[in-house]
Amino acid sequence: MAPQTSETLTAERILEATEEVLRRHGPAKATVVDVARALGVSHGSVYRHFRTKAALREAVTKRWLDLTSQTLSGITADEGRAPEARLRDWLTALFEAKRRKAGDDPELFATYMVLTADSGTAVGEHLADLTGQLTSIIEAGVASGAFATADPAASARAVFHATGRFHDPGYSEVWERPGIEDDFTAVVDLLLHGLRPQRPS
Amino acid sequence: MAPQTSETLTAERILEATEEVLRRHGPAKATVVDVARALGVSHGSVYRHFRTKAALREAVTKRWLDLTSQTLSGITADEGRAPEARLRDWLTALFEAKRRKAGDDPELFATYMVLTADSGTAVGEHLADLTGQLTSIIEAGVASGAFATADPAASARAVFHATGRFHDPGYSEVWERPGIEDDFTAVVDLLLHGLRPQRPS
DNA sequence: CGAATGACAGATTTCAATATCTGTCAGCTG
DNA sequence: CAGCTGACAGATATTGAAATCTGTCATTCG
Repeated sequence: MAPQTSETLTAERILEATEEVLRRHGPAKATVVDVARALGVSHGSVYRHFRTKAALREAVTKRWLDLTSQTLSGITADEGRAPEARLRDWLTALFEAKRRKAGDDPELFATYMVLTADSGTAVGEHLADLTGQLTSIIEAGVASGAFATADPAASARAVFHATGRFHDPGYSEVWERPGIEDDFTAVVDLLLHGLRPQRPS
Repeated sequence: MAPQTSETLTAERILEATEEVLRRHGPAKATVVDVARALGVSHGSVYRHFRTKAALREAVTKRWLDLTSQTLSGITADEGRAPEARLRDWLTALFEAKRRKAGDDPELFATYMVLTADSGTAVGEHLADLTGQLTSIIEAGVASGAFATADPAASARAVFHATGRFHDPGYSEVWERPGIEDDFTAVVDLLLHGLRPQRPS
């Protein structure tokens, strides 16, 4: 039952084992002892790499959140494409990524909802990263004349807040409802229209 | 301890007592027996007016939700004013009403969050009522040329969804954060801009 | 000597026995 | 006799004792 490998015990291996234990047991019943058992070591060894259980949970959470950030950063960085198209694709990709995570493995998604709820700084940093990406797309749009705003960062926050229903985990149960695609499109259309200059000169 | 009055037992009196019991005990510990005790009757009498505890809870919830709807309907019905101003005021009033409820009595607000979470149709009807009011304001705007949209009801839903962060109870803890007013204004500005005709002819 | 162990104290969780609650209904009461 | 009561069965919640977990650290191991 204890898949003892002879590799050295690294933070990375502990995170992998933690993820697996969380997947199997859920957030309420996953213990540090379980993680240590999965690795074939004593739980004291785990505490050598992570000062507390909370720190271990936060590290796993950060890892999970970074997956999404990295996917989106591809769109953000693609500076050849028109900012309007990039903004729409970015928001769509965010929605789709979240929806897929929630739909494909609801229990794991619920697990991460619990983890993010009491994660210290990881979620805040994740949100800052995402709004930063949005800001960069909007700035490109302002530079090209596609968008008009006095404060790209504020507009980025507004766009992010306004699309919360389509990426905030708290709404995950509505993501399966019929018509959600239309709702998403309606909001994005309205926001893109709102970002356009008043009268294209 | 039992404030026995000689008035007849009506649904309305039961609802008042229920509200009071909920305020004192919270949603988890408020029982039908408590409500009956507060009224000085047996719990069997309460079941004469409400078939189940769930029905009683839903009736109290509906009562509470209707307060907000009625406040806003005043703005909706004020057809003398410009649709743009009405729309902004309506959204502001919704935000302020929710924020005041949450801020003034956090425990009662938390109680109603629990009640609404497992309310059958009451919440759905409330949301339909609110989006209906929004639709009516937007239709007035389309008629006056202030707004342009092919489908006012769809735009109303989009506006409602996009402002969820400022009225959805799930976000109540962010309503006290500094800067929330600016966030609200930024989103509303963007939406109002988005509703305006592309080129005023 | 650095990494890992396992016993330990205090905090948290589990579990089963006990108490309370929900919803019904036959009978009481004014 | 319309409205209310209170006993009841099954479901749910509370409680406190026992088990487990978290985080530490003196000791062991390679």
